[in-house]
Amino acid sequence: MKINIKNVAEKAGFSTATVSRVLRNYPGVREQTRKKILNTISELNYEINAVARNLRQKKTYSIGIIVGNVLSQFYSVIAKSVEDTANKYGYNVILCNGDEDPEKELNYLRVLKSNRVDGIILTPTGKNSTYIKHLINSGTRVVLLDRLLEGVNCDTVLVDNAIGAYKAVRHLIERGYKKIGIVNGYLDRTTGAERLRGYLNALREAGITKDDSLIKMGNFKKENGRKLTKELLNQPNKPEAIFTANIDISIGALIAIKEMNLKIPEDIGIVCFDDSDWMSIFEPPITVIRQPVYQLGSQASELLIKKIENEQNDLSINNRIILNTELIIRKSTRKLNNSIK
Amino acid sequence: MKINIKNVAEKAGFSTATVSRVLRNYPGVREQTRKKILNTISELNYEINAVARNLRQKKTYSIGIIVGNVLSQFYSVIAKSVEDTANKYGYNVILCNGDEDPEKELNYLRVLKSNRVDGIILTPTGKNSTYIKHLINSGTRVVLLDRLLEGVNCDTVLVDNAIGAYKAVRHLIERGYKKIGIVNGYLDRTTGAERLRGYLNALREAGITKDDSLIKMGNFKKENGRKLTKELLNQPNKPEAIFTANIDISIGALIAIKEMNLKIPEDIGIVCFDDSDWMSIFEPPITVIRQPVYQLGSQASELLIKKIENEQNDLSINNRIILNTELIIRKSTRKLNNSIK
DNA sequence: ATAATAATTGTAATCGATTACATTTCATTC
DNA sequence: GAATGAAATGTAATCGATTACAATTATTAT
Repeated sequence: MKINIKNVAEKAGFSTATVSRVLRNYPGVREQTRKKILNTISELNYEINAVARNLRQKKTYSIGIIVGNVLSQFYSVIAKSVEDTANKYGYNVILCNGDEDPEKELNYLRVLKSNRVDGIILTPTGKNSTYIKHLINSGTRVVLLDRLLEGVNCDTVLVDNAIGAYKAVRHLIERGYKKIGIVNGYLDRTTGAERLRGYLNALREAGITKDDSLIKMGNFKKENGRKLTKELLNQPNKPEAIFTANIDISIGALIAIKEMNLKIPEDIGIVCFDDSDWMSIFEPPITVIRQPVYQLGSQASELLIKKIENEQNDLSINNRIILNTELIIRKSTRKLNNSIK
Repeated sequence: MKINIKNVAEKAGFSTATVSRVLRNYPGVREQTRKKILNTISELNYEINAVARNLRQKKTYSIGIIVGNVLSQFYSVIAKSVEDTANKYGYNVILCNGDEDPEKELNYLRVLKSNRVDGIILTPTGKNSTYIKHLINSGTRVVLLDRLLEGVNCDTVLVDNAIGAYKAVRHLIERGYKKIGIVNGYLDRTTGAERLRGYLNALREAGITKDDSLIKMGNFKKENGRKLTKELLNQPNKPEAIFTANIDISIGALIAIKEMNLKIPEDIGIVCFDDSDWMSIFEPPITVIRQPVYQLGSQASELLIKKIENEQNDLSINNRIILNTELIIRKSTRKLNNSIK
């Protein structure tokens, strides 16, 4: 049989109010009473019903996070860091897999709202701004992660995507590469748009004219990275090096290169956005742009929880945190002798 | 202002009971009434409060999953498959990171219980049997994943760990290896114990006497895999090949081998438990035991949800599902000429 | 010992839904 | 048009906690 606070109160000989005060560690309960009630609680094996508490308190001590793709190493690090941080502050995390699908995202936003989570961390697909605004207006705290959302007023934690991409491509150019391809995600994610911008900036700066046939876009997943890389490297006008825009696309690209029996860096140079252990033990070790993934998640959580707990904060003030990326040079590019410059 | 069912009822001119019937899609509401109420709902932007519903119905439509280590690719696939499956049946997932720490595990079990999840999927550390039994007795459905728990009566979904490990080591033996090391997790996880058993079985069958200095154990994480592999390969009596017992240990081992400047398979042969894209594009491609990870998660979820929804089921009948592993031969071992037999 | 004050404890409303049971409305039959 | 039964709707208790406010008990001052 399920034990509730009333059972405890009766057995201990006090009212539910007093039991509740003991549970919540309120002052103003005689030590002797407290002990007696605590005893009864453990005798009866009583476990508080958080659902009832949540209803009454209008607070759930839980936050939701909707990630783009749980399968991605990127997001599993995010999940870990959000979990760690939330945990530190006594919050639970409800992890949802948006799967890069706006409909799934909307559905989860609704579910989370309905479950009255105290706040939501979201890597937006870019399509549900209206609902997200509604969420924010109706009091749910939201922090955007990894991607910006135009026209939505809320805290955001990002990486310097354009600069990161610029650094990657700049590195290739410095090594003498001129025909540089990019395998990118869609531009409706700001990560896609910004990384393309960085790529173009680097080309422009070097006086290299943009060649649309070297720019490939699809979703941010592995299979797509593989497909687009093959297209790119099979076309007559093929690049000497490629820049791949996220970890999953990068894995796909490396698979494609392997399947095509091409050698890195002899046949094709590559720089990937996002690091991983595997990147460093790969043969050859892959030059990457490293993002501070763990910090992305922890900063977002900290921001969110701060906003949740600080009731009187001014919702119109929105933080935008931009974290720096770093170029890690390894051995996936080579020096070309036509390094004219 | 937050809209509740009473607001809707008043505005629409009906009682909360009727509104609730519409919400729950009950029969016995006039079509005209239903429409009117649905209209009011969307006019007011009403969103049901799941917390209140959960309290009254004593059902949350959510399941908890406690994994060993979210950072591990293994568990991120598990998370994905549990999420997919739960989603299919209309359940939400609360993901918790047990971090291979019994205390964290116990804490999360308590939190999940307190939040009245309908069921829990757990990869047990092996230390909280008492509480888990209590959970089961008090009506929470539990399914164990990946690891067995002695003395606890509940559904379990596993992989044929001993056979898998046997196949791995057997493969090494067939190629002529005789000094075979193992980098394993702790034996209190049954995965650790079973994989060791498989290793020993293969040795015994081949008439190779066990050498304790070739058996290394620690936790199931990457850093440990790296450390133990170094120990193993630095000792005077070092193995010609190693078997690594899970994906994270394997990554650690590969890092160690790289750092020690050893060549696979010339200097050291290796077979890893658990596959990954990276394993196949690694140089050389790594021979692995592949587990059906996605199915592990989906089968566990199916079992759990079936148990949740089928109230009158006999709790004393417990399913144990054992999935098969598969040896994928790639190029991380070689034929030794001293293949005496 | 009594009044005044402080410290404990209790009563009952509340959070927002669901649902057993009661009541009203409608349709059908004679 | 009344009686009957079916269909639709409403009333109020309930889930299990929290908490404002009231009531009681203990302590201190006079």
